[in-house]
Amino acid sequence: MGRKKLKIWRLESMKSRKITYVKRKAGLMKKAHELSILCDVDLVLLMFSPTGSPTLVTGEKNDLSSVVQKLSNMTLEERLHRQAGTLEIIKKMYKGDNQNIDLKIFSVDGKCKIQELQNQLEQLHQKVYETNKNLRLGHVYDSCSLKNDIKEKILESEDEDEIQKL
Amino acid sequence: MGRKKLKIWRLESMKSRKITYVKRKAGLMKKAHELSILCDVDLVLLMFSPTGSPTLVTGEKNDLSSVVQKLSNMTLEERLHRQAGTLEIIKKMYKGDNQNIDLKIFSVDGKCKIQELQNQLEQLHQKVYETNKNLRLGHVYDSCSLKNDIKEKILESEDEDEIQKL
DNA sequence: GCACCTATGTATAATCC
DNA sequence: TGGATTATACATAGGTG
Repeated sequence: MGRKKLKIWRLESMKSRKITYVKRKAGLMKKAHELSILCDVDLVLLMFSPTGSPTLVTGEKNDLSSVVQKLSNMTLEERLHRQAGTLEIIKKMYKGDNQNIDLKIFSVDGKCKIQELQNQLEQLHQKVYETNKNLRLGHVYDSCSLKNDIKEKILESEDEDEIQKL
Repeated sequence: MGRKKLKIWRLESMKSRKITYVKRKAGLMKKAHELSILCDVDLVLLMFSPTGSPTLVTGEKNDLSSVVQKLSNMTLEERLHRQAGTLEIIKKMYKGDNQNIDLKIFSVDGKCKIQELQNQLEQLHQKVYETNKNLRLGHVYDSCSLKNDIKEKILESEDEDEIQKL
């Protein structure tokens, strides 16, 4: 998107990196947030600006602690331990995109082993569902404006060279 | 994007959530990955599918030795594994503790009523604003979750030096 | 640096297969 | 069911003040 297509590779100047970071970070935050709501899932996005300022975005269901805790409970290490990717795999993932992608990708996308977690999530989903239902019944619920409100605050609370407290 | 504009709110059917999740997750992962490369920054994206399957994406700085990267990752892993209070742990792990880091979790309780939610956001925003000037972190990660159909191929490339342990 | 603008490149909701 | 296609909505690179 944009006047020109960018090669996905470290931008040379720090200035460019900063500018791009601010723009893309906003978009990424927005999308992460949308995904968590649309699909009703837990999500955590943590990133550091070129100058080191951290930014954290979490879904509305659970905070970072909870999500991390969940991951821990899944014996993450065991499953991640053996997974790794190469350039080839990345290219496949990006489909026909021959850009200069030279990062390794490695994933953790498996099914939850722990039954306990499954149940826990199931309960959470149910809980949220019921709550949302009530919210809707009590109307006053305007998904759009609500969303914009949230987004606005998110975008508003960052940028510059400031650090974000999450 | 798409034929129609979607309201950003929990999709009613599980089927829709699953489909949307798969699509958007891919896009989110790609963008998170690109951001980490373009701006040469560290980032972590963790999400759970509607059924509970976890996906982790982290960026990795090419210039750093794989050893350092692994150490970082391992450190992160260890840290995340044992604590779930706040970002206190994570922040320490990232770049010295001599930094005046004070991360807080930014989350919205989906169970709140709209007004409460907005108030909560207001307060959070205020806190963010007030604390926004003391953080200074940096690091890089990289990884992506891949489709299951490619997963096996990943496992086969285990012998490469870019394997990362989390 | 920051906010805004707009030409373009992307992501993705529906749909089709 | 899951992948591929298409029409659109969105995100954003480069430029301006």
